[in-house]
Amino acid sequence: MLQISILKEKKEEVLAALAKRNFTQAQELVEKALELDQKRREMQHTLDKLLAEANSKAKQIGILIKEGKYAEAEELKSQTAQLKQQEKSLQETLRFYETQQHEVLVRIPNIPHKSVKYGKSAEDNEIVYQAGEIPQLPANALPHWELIQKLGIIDFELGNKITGAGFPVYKGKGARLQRALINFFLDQALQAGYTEVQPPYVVNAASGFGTGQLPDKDGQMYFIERDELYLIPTAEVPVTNLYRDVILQEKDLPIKNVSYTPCFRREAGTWGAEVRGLNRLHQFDKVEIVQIVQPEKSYQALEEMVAYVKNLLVHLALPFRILRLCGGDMGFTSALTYDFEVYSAAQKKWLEVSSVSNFETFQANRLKLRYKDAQKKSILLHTLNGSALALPRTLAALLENNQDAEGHIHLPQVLWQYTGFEVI
RNA sequence: AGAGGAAUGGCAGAGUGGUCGAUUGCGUCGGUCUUGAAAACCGAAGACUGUAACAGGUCCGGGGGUUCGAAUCCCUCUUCCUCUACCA
Repeated sequence: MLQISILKEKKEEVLAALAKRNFTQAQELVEKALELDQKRREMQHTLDKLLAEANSKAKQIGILIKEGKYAEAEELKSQTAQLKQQEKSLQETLRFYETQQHEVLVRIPNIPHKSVKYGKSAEDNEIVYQAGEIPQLPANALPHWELIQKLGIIDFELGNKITGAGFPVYKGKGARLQRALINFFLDQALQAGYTEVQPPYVVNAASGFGTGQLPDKDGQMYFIERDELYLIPTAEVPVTNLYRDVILQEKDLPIKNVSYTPCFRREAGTWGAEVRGLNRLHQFDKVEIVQIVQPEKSYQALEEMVAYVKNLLVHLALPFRILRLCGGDMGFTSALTYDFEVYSAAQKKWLEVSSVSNFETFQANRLKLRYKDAQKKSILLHTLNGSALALPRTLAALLENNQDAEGHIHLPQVLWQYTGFEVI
């Protein structure tokens, strides 16, 4: 959620930046928010004056009673009746404007960073980096969904039976490989100065709102009606919300957390023929890094996170590229996002395995996440996060790219100490 | 799940209807003293909102109510503690 003060101070700049998102309602919503803010403030002012009067009258009555001047006290009391009436109706009107304004504000997406280009869809994203060799596969190479079946390491049929589509079962070396990757990712993050966190896998609505999944992406999360809880779509939600309603000290910063969690996504409407095997699942594992930093340091932190993810992929010897998302493809809450894609050589496709974003104050404003600066002023912090990495697609690329003519998988050396085996 | 108790500023802990946004202690910050530190002494300091700056307004777990006036009384929800039951 944007701060109303930014809209007031830099309306034209905000509108120009929002245009890069191809967000057509920007003008209308911003105008509406400002108009409602004006009304809200007027109402607040009137109400405050009224309350001030009522407060001082009540105080006087107290004094009069103490002095034994009951008649005068009664006289004053009778005057307060209509004040109360007015207070009630002003209170209601004020609340009305507040909710209206809030409803408008939450519909305005974050302001794209200056480096973000205008674009309508994923096709307009810019490739800013590419590395790694695209492997020459044997002539009889198979896509991962056939490999896993042959090797018996991931079972979609079983998952189908016990749960449903998009919930595979990892077995034997498949399960061990996945666990090895998770441990590898966590160890790398620890070395890079991140603190590990194990959060709950279900969150309340306030948390969903704090990071921006609600109200925007309500239908994308699994919801447990009975307890009014949401299954997390990413560790970003519980981990960032650890710092909701928190005022940090400068010495606590930067916060660097890493968290491994399963992620649950309904993926309503995105299922199609294109999506096979591990490419898109309802439940998948992910290691996520989260940083909370001072505003002036957030883009430096973003670069650091990008460099960190890059390094993971280099270690895994996977060919990858980095995209800077265009305005139209960027998430609602993000100011700048880099996507990492690995090349999955048998299906000849680039698969997104990481998305690293700076949200600036967009989440912090909702979260009321601040720190005290040297002057003891409360300043909204910047939040960032990135996948490091999402497991299934990394797995898909590892399997496809490292297969030999006999259908065996030769794992990169960096994983051997974690898997306990080199070949599947 | 049942019975009882509790929720106050960074922490501890007073306050049971009227100048209480809140006594006090610890902790924190600044000063005096000291070569420096500790101790002692003096002083400062909640959050949000608002104003050009004052002023003003809101906040004692959340929400609602009684009253001219609520941290204090009533209702309700949540959380925590103790005992009982259950359980990994």
